[in-house]
Amino acid sequence: MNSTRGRYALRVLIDIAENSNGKYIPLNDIAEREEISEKYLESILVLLTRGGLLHGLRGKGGGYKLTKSPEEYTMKSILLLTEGTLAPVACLKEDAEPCTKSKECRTLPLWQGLNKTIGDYLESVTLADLINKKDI
Amino acid sequence: MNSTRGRYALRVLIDIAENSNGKYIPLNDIAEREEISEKYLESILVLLTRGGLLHGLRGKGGGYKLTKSPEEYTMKSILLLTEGTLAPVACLKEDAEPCTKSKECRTLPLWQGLNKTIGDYLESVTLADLINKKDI
DNA sequence: GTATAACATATCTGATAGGTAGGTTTAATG
DNA sequence: CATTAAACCTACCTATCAGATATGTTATAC
Repeated sequence: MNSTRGRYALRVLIDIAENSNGKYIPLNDIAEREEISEKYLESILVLLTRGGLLHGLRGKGGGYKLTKSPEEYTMKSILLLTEGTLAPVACLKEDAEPCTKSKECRTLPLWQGLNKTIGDYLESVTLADLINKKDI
Repeated sequence: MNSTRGRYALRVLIDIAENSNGKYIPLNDIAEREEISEKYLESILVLLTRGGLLHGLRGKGGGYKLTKSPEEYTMKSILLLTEGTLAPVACLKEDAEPCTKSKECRTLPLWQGLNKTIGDYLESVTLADLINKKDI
C-alpha cells in the first residue's frame, strides 16, 4: 500500500504543472491549495528536488518548478523516488541482498510477475495523462 | 509492499498441498519445514481457517488440510484474506468511506487502473500454477 | 539590509508488523 | 477414563516507521 508521500508527490507535481507558467511556485501556495501541512510537504519536495524532478530556487520570488515537460514524468519515476521502492516483496527491492533460496522458491515467479505487471503499468502513465484526464 | 503474513500463507498452502495426501498436517510439521516460528505461524493459520481456505482438526492426529483443490485457490483470494486488502491506496480499500473529492480527483484514475491491474493479475494465478512451476 | 523562501536538522507520537507466552478445548488412543 | 496431541484463544511485548512538528540556517530579490 502506497503511503501519503507518493500520493502527495503526485498531487504536488500536478499542482505545479497546472499553476506555474514558467514561474517558480512557493511551497506555501501549494500547501494551501492541496491542504497539506507546510512542513510535511517540505520533506516531500526535498526528495523531488534531490531526485531532479523539481528545481528549487531560494529567496524572494523563489519556489519550485518542473525540470521537464509533464509527458516526461512517468508515474514509475515519481513513485520510485518517493516510496523508495515499488517492489511487492522485500526480496525484489533494488538493494536487496540476493536470496539463497531463489532457485527453489515456489513463490518467486509470482512476485516477479507481479513486480513486472506493476512496473509496466506505472511506466505507461505520465503526468500529462493525469492532467489531461486521459483514460488510463 | 506485502508483509510476511501473505508470503508465509502462500508457502504454507503450497506446503500442505504437496505434503498432504488427504491427511491432516499438524502445524509444527509445517513450521519446521518452512522454518517459521510455530506461534507466529499459528496466527496466520487462524486467518486461513476462519476464511475457509483451510480446515483444522483438533486433537491427536489433527492438523490442517485444504478445503478445495489447488486450482481453485487464486492468489487474490489468499492475499486478500491475509493482507486485509490489496488496494494500492487507502481510498480504494473495500471498507473505505467514500471520498468527497473523488469527482475532481486527478490521481484517482491512476490508482483505479493500478488496482485493477494488480487484481486481474493475482486473480489469474492459482496455487496449482505455483506448484507446477507454470510460467506466470 | 530586510523580507522571503528554500534548505537542514532534530525530535515527537501513534500505529502496526512481527513475534512471544501461557492457558483452554477438542479428539484419538491405550 | 486418563493421557497425549493438537488446534484454538487471549494477552502482551518490542522495534520500526509513517506522519508530522519545531527551530533554525542559507540564499536571493528588491
